[in-house]
Amino acid sequence: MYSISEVAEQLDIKPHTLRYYEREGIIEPDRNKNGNRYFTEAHVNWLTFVKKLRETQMPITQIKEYANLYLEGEHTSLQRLQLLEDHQRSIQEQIHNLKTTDEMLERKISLYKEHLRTKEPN
Amino acid sequence: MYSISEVAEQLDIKPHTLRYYEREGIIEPDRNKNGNRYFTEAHVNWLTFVKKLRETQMPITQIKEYANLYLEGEHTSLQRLQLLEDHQRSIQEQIHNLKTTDEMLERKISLYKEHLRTKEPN
DNA sequence: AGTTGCCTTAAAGTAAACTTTAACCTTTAT
DNA sequence: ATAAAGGTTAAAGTTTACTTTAAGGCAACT
Repeated sequence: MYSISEVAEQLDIKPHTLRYYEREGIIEPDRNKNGNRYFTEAHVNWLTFVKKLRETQMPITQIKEYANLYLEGEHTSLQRLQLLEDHQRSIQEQIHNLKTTDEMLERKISLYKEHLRTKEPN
Repeated sequence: MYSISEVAEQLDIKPHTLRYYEREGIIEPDRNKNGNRYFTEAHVNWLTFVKKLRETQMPITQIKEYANLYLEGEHTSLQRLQLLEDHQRSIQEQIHNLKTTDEMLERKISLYKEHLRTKEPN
C-alpha cells in the first residue's frame, strides 16, 4: 500500500495529477480511515500502463473508456482488445511518420554538413 | 504565386493558421497591391518543411528560431544544423519510446486474444 | 501549544497551438 | 448598384492535460 506521494515519486507523476486522474475516472484508489488515498500494487501497475499510453499520445478520454470497460467486467474484453489494437495502429502510424521525417532531416543535415565543409570555415 | 486559400488547400492548413504563423514570425509571404498575401513556390516548400516539423512535435518557438536564423543569413548555418540535429535526436527518442510501447501492447493484445480463444465465446 | 508536513476539496489558472468571432474592406459577377 | 466571395485585422475563445491556488483538516514531532 502506497500513499499518494509515494506513488507520485515512484512514477514521476505529481500528486495533483493523480487526483486529477481520479476525478477523470481513470483510477479509484482505496481510502484509509482519514480519507487519505492508498494505492495497491495493482493500482501502481495500472498507472504504469496509463503512463505508457499517455506518452504515446492516447487521449485521456480513451484511457478512461478503457478503464470503464475494465470496471464493467469480463464481458468487455473484446472491446478492450479493440481499443488496444486501435492504439497500436496509431502508434505504428506515428512511427512511420517519424521515420519519414527522420530521413528527410538526415538528407537536410547532410547538405548542411557538406555546405559547411566546402565553404571557408568561420 | 498562390493566394492564402490556395496554399491552405494544398497543404491542408487553414488560412487562419497561416496568418497565425505569420504573426509568429514563421513565414513572411509577399503582398499584392491590395495587401493580400501571396506565396511563392519557395514559401510553399518552407511551409511543407514546417508542417513536417510540427507533425514530429517540434514546438512553434523552435521553428521560429530556425526561421530567424535562416533570415539572418549564411553565417548561421552551423546553428541551424545543430537545431536540426537536436530535433533528429528528439525524433529518434520518440521512435524508441513508441516501439517500446508497441511491444508492450503486442504482448497485452496476445494475452487478450488468448483469453478470448480459451473462454467460451459470446 | 505550535509549527511542519502532508493530506483534503473545489475552483481558477496555464501553456501550446490553433480556431472562431466580429467588424470591416475589395473585387468581381449579375 | 448590389450582393457574393474572399480578403483584411485584432481580439476573444477553445481544447487538452495538467498545474496552481485557496482554504482548511489531521497527525506527529519539539
